[in-house]
Amino acid sequence: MPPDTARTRAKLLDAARAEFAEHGIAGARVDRIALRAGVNKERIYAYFGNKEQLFQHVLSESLQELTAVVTMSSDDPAEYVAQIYDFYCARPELLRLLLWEALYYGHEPIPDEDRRATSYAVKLQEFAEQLGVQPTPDVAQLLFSLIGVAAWQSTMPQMARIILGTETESEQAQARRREHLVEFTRQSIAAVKQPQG
Amino acid sequence: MPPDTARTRAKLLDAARAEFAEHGIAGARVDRIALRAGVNKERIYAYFGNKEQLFQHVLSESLQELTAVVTMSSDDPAEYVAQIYDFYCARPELLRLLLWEALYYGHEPIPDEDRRATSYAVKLQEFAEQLGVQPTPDVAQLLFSLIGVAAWQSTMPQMARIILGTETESEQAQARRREHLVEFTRQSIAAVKQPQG
DNA sequence: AGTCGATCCAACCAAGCAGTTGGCTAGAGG
DNA sequence: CCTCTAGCCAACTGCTTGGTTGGATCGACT
Repeated sequence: MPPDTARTRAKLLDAARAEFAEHGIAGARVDRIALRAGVNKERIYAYFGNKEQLFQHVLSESLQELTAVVTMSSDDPAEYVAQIYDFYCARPELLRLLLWEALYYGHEPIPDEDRRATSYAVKLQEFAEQLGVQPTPDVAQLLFSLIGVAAWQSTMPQMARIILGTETESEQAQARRREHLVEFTRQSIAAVKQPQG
Repeated sequence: MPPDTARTRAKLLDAARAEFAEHGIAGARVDRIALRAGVNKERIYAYFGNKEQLFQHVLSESLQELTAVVTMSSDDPAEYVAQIYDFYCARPELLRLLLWEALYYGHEPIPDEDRRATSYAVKLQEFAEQLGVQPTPDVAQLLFSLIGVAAWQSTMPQMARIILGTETESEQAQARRREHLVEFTRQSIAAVKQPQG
């Protein structure tokens, strides 16, 4: 295989990620992706088929990265939630991709749903283990809610700015919010851990 | 003013709301909006200027509705959060509009930011009163997080379906999730109510 | 009935868009 | 050195789209 083909693909994927994160599926412009990548537009169709399939490639690549980085390494669930928060603060594009996709597909099944299901199942399993309980629907609800809290600030930056104050991006502000999340998580976990305590 | 002008406007706004909620700003088609409304396309430009301004009209109308419906009527904060949840389950388009806007404007200031700021400030004030505390930044953080939890299921329907099980839309499933939210909220509020308790 | 002003709309326009094509280039195999 | 294949790209295509326009319609007032 001639030299640059892998490199060209990678450049396209990077450019596409930036473009899709910024403008979404409908708003993304194929020409702009090619331009950003410094590659001819036609390569996109040769490698990926069409715009939507390119989006899927970008997304699945990004999801792999996400699941790899955010792990249940520590055995503190609150720390896990804070990790998710950190990750989305550092790489908001990945969350944006997920949100564009969510809005685009709505309630219709998303491509590749199976693989994601197993990935989430694993996370749930780990989460339950950390808590020392079974992975019941209640625990799933809890995990889902906590992911929501962790991601909410990056999901709604304008609302965050308005409610939490103008400077949400300073390191100090993020540290404070992180603290809040840890405390919040500890608090909300208590009920599940000692049911009817 | 001749008879139908107000009615025509209203029909356009309704159609635009549906179209924008479904497809976002970039994905919405002006022709489709006119078609849905049964009105000529040119009226949109006469009444609202252009596509983006039309979106703003739709959004501000929807926000008014939202703030009117979701009130702090009861003096139970958990009930308030559950109300938000109910509202977004019943009218997911409104959340979708907010999300499209959030993605579209990103970190740039949104049009009409001032009015929204005061609206949120009022909600925060009410929330703090319900808790019987001052509206400190901590309370703002809590309110913001709780809004996130309440909205998360409608924000990420695919993730919800995968983690919470296939049927998230049945009345039973929604009632269960509502229960979870109430419990979750009570739990997480405790810390703020009795600080360092 | 006649004029006037505003509302409405079919047809139009130019730009922007996703996707294609036909030919050029360079490296591998003979 | 020649051929063949796969990667590459400038230029093109035809459709879609946001936005416009010129004239038809209609109610109000005289």
